[in-house]
Amino acid sequence: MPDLQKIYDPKSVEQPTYQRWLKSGYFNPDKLPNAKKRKPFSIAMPPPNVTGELHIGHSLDLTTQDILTRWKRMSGFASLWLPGTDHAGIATQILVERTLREQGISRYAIGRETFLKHVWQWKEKYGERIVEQIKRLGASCDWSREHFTMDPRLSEAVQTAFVRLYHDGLVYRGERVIHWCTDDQTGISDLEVDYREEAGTLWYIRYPLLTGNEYVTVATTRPETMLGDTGVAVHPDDPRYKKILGQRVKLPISGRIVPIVADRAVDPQFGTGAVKVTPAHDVLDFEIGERQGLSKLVVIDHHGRMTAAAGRDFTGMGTLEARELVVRLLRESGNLVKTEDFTHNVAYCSRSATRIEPLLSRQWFVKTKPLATLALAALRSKKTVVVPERFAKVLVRWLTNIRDWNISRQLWWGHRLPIWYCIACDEPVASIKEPKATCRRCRNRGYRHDDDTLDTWFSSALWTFSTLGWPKKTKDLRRFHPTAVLGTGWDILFFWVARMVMFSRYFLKEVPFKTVYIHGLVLNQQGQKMSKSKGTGIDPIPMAEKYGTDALRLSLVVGTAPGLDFRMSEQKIAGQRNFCNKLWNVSRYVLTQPPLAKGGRRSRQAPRGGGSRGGTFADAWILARLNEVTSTVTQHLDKYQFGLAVEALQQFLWKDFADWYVEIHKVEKNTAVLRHVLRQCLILLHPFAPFITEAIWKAMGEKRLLMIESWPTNKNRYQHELRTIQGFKNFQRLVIGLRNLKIHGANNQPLSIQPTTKLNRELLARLTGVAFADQAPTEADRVVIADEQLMVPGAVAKQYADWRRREVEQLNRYIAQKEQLVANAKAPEHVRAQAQADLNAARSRIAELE
RNA sequence: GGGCGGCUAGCUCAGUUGGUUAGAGCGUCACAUUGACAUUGUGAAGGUCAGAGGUUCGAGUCCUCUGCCGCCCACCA
Repeated sequence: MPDLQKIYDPKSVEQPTYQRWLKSGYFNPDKLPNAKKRKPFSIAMPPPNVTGELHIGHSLDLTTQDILTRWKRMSGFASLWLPGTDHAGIATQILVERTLREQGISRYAIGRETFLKHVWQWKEKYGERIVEQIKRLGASCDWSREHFTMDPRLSEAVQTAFVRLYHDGLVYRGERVIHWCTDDQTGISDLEVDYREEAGTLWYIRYPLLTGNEYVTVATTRPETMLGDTGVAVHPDDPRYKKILGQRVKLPISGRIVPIVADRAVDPQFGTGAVKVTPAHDVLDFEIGERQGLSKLVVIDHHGRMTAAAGRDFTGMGTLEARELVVRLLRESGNLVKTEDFTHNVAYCSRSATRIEPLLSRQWFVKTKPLATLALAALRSKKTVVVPERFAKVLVRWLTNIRDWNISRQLWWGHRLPIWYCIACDEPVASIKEPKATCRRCRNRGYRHDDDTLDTWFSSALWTFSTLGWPKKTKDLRRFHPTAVLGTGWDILFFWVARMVMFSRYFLKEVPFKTVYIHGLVLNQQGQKMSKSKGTGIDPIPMAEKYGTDALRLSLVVGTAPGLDFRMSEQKIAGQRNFCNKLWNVSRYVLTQPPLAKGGRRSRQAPRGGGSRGGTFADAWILARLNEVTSTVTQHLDKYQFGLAVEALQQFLWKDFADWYVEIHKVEKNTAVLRHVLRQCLILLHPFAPFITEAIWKAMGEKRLLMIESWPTNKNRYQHELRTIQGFKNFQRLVIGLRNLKIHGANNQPLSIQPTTKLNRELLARLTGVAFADQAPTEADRVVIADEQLMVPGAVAKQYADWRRREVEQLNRYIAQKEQLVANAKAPEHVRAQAQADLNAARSRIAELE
């Protein structure tokens, strides 16, 4: 028997165990026993940022996916969990840029090539770290299939996808107002913008009509943009403005003359019902300008400074400075009518937290409507099922109202757009490699590569199939796509999940995953999303070191439900550490039991617990419960109810097995059953707590790895087993009753009683601390516990009766309730029958008490 | 403006199709203990399931409304 330490020490177990798994090759589905006969089950790991650090959210992601992967592997599937990392364009570039800046290096000074070298160095340096951390969590993914979104093969997939979309007319270049981040110097998509409610000012400005002495008054939160106004818009049906429609105004300050136009986008209720239109610096204004044929005047540049077009007095000014000057000039000229306090939503870059500058810009867009239609069909036909279901509605709504996706980024780190422009005439050509042919428009040769890179989510959207070899028709792609499950948090539903469905349906004509399992987010004790920058997070790695990885994993699963956020605390992890220790020690007990008698059956075979084969009642009970739990756990896993699955297992292992069965085993030894139950517990628990279970498994002398042991299916022995479980409850009632008799009847003093029927005195004495005698104690009184009549000292009986009075009251209430149900003619027969049975039981118990 | 989620024991949370006396962990109280385990055991206390109404023989669970807390989407010049 191997020596197990008194306390479970995860440190000495985890690393060697992971190495054993790696060495076995079983993370690779091709190397599993009977690999060819297995049906595929695959999960694509959401790739973490290559230079990032593992946070608690990753841990949750990884834990749930590892549970599924391991469970399916044990259930006989060719289980593939494909890992990888993401180049995370903007996030990584900002990070590296910031570090360089601290050394006084600007990326512009060193140039694109050199900067990228720095980023690659960074990637080499830190890329390994996150992978190590993933391994640390016990993730059973196939590292031979690991990918990085900027691997040459994946880059090829990205370019292929782009070129195809281009030729199909689903990618286009357009000039429009986009969200521009002046700090990161790039355009970003709608999803990368955060809105914050802020107190601001609404300025009312008078624009004089060109003819006559009249004015039209407009309201704005950004007066400086009036330098770029090229029109004033009113609602076509607004009676106030009917007569000035088509007239022109002369803008104060710039003196430019612009038309008054009618557009339905104007809300007559807001402000004065007349809007200044700045098509180059506002999304809505741009749309009005397009419809009404207004010119576009760029007055703010990429750095948030006023351009020459803003006027000589303003050139080079920051927008806020320009605003002050504009307001002052308006006030001086008497054109500032009034100001109002005003709260509105201000757009910020979600990365750099700088204010977004809406800017007219030429960018590449994905035409999303046709793709969204494909995705919607997949969701509606349940080709992809969303768990929990309500998130499907969220996706459907987003896809229904989808807008074109700005995919070009003015970043250096990322997939460069496979777009080439003719040097002579600027005609764009989509091509992975530099085109050799002459320009189709001007017949000249020579191209320049587009400087921009793609939104990082563009490559992520291909992840489930690019990692399997697409665009090549590989064996892996055929076998493992569509993947079985995608597991992720609801926070990247739009960024990633929706786009994966769109692209997969478009390029492969199939869904990327059959199920998407959405877990909640991990919150801190204040109920906020854990955030490293705010220092409110729980760092998983130190927790795993302190309490063990299994404890961390379990704590991320226990007490959670699909899609619901939950709070995390160190205390919770400590609680799961205690459970691991319990498992460890109960195993120690099992291992100290002498080996089976010669000729006895091997523990590998499921022993029969029934009485006729020599098994005790307790054996039959624990085996029945084991079967019940096996089925419960499997059912919960089928529904992604990880929390319920673990809860059922832990209750069984700790309460039923350790507290009851093991204690009974100390008196009535049936080590075959003991070992069998532990063995099966290890199997069932392995997907959740892989390290400790594998270690104990080995200590039990098993030769094969637990990770490929077969997942048990329970045999239908239900009726028989339910009766056994029910019967055992009676025994438990007797034990608990005797314990209470001793504590509350005899003040925990030594107590000797005389049973009137035959009982297993040794066992009961051991479990309850009550001594049994053949003679009745002096001045004995009769007490009935669980149908057993016991002679106890009169004083004890009295005190016990007093103590139990509460219980009588409770029972009376219960009985009344059951009587009502029994008398209820409309209740179904089986419900009434059950109620009758409960009633009878309660009546007999109350008879005991009184 | 539109939508979603939460409100269950002091705290953190489960509770799958309506039907055992609504559960767990932590915490609390009392007690125990040198042989698997104090990262323990035993026993106990603690809940009008946010509120109101409805459907039903029966509601934590289904419907309507209200209140608080959190989130998402849209963006208002």
